[in-house]
Amino acid sequence: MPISLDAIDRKILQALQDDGRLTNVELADRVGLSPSPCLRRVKRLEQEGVIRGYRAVIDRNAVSLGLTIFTEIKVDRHTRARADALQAALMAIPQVVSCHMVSGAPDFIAEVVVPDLAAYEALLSNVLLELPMVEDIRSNFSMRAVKTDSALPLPQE
Amino acid sequence: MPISLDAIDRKILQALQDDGRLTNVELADRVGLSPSPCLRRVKRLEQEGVIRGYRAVIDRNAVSLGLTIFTEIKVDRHTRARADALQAALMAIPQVVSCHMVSGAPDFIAEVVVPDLAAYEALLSNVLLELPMVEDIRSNFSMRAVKTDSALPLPQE
DNA sequence: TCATTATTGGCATGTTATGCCAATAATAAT
DNA sequence: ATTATTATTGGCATAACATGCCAATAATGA
Repeated sequence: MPISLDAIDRKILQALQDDGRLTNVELADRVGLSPSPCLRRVKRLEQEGVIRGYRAVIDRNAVSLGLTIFTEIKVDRHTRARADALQAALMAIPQVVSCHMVSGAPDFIAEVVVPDLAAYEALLSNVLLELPMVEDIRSNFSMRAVKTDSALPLPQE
Repeated sequence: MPISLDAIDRKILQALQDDGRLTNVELADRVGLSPSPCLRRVKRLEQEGVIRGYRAVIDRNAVSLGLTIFTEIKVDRHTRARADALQAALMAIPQVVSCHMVSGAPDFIAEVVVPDLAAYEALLSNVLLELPMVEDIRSNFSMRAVKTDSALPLPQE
């Protein structure tokens, strides 16, 4: 059953996407409620899992993680059925900050974050290419982050 | 000049990546400081741009954004030099939640979020394929989100 | 060793979160 | 339409928190 969200709920989500540390007083003001019902709605959204959590967004360059790679992984045809083990392996790699199983030419697309090329080479050789079901890996190096950590396009209806 | 971060700064970043709404008292406790210097450090990290902001992480399915596509865009060779206009155009599309210029076979990889296939078809036809410098577009549909919104692998040294 | 600078912890004050209750608004049944 | 029922709201009181200031401590360099 999809959770029903009214206009105020969507405003709350929008506001908290823009600034996850808004005080409840400020948030209430923005969405046109008094603090008390506003807080109840936020708690409900958290409870229901609509809000999965809160994150500080960190500048990658500032923490010496200047290299982002979109790594496309192709899986051996025979192991495609039991790709669960590969998923778990990918999920456990800290440098893989996001990963999707996709329907295109590659089977997985992973976003990998490392300090530099040497670190990526090490990860590729020692970790990614060691995964047994991997048939082929193609690396797309990010030369420029055009847009990152953007808010979701919440439907307004 | 790279901003120097000591062990406590890294602990702060780690903690705020895990929970961006930690109270300063709780954060101070976790990193082994009293609230006052802890708050000063957080403010400094915000000031210096190491912390770029705070975000609520929202469940895509809960807000009817169940379809994620990694759209690979290839640019006409002659327009590659002045790709700035394309970048700006991509950045302005709300459904594009992240986008990188890459060094591989495609020139851009965009992460697109829409409610369903019909919405993607509309975006593709009416927006993406209308961009004048685009030579080819390949769509990788996410069938399963293996890992999303993961924390950065902060170096511990 | 001493002087200088940066960083810390504690304290006081204003702000915020949070739980409770009565009042209001929305909904459903007759 | 009217009334009963339910859900949601706003206000209030209390406890926790943020924030700025100052003296004390720790780190740094001469």
